[in-house]
Amino acid sequence: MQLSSDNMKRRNTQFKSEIFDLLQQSNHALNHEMITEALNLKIDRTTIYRILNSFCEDGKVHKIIGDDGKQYFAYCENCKKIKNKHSHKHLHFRCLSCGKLECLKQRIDVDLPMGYDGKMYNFLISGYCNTCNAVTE
Amino acid sequence: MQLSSDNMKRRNTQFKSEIFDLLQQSNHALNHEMITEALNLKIDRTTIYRILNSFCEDGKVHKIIGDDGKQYFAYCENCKKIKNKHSHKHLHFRCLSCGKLECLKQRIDVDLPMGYDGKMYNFLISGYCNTCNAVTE
DNA sequence: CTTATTATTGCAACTTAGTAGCGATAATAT
DNA sequence: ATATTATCGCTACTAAGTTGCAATAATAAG
Repeated sequence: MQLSSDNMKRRNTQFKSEIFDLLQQSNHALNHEMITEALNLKIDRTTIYRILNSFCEDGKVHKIIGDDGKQYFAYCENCKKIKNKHSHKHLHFRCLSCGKLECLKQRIDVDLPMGYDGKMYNFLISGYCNTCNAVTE
Repeated sequence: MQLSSDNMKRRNTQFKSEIFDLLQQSNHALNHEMITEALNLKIDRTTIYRILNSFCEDGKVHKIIGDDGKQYFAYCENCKKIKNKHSHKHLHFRCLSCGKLECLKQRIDVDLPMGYDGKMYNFLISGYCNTCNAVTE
């Protein structure tokens, strides 16, 4: 039982704070690869995933699945304000050119059919972001 | 150049029609694994992906990335009506219990910030569908 | 109908993402 | 200072999806 179990006490480590700081400073979501590149520490892949997932469990960060199938993680200032835990009922945008995945402000009002119980929300648009779009024109 | 190139002429084959029929008859999206199980033919993984991607290119089917990171493909009657090509600006729902991924009717009005150019849309909620939800209660 | 063209298929090999087990290390509590 | 146990790195694994290439088969041309 390494991963979660709510009664597990978290410990502060260098890697955790480095990763958390990075996410907090970024204005966009990062995947495992981006994190490895950004921090030029030698951290194992598994360690990164474990740390990121623990952040998710603690509600400090949220996970978005990109339309590239990869897991992205975002601190996301906006939704932090709404509640203590993260809310994901807003749009995300992934740029096909620079790869940046960011949280947009637009919230989505969900109206599920009778009997449906929504648990997780993943609203993603991909295309070209304002900076990349400007360059091509 | 096997995959796409718009000037490639499609040929009718057993596998293509079997897969297309299956998608059309299903009221939900299927991934590679589900298709392999449903048709008990011996079709290679690569063949299935190639066929599915060709359907996507031809606009006969659309692709949704599940929050499990897998590619799902749906015929989706609803969006067929709107245009000749598929539109993806509607909600999808994936059941965490039975695994079914279906298109919902609710459309999403997207209002991207200035300078953003949206190309692909992936709106997915996961949770418990009406049938699975009914069972647990 | 026969032949030529080339889309399609299967196979093998590969890449990449993410996970699981386990022993070693190190953060916290006592 | 010591015990507890969360964390880390390593190895190995699974699963998804892709690519190259040779063999097969659907269509077009004669």
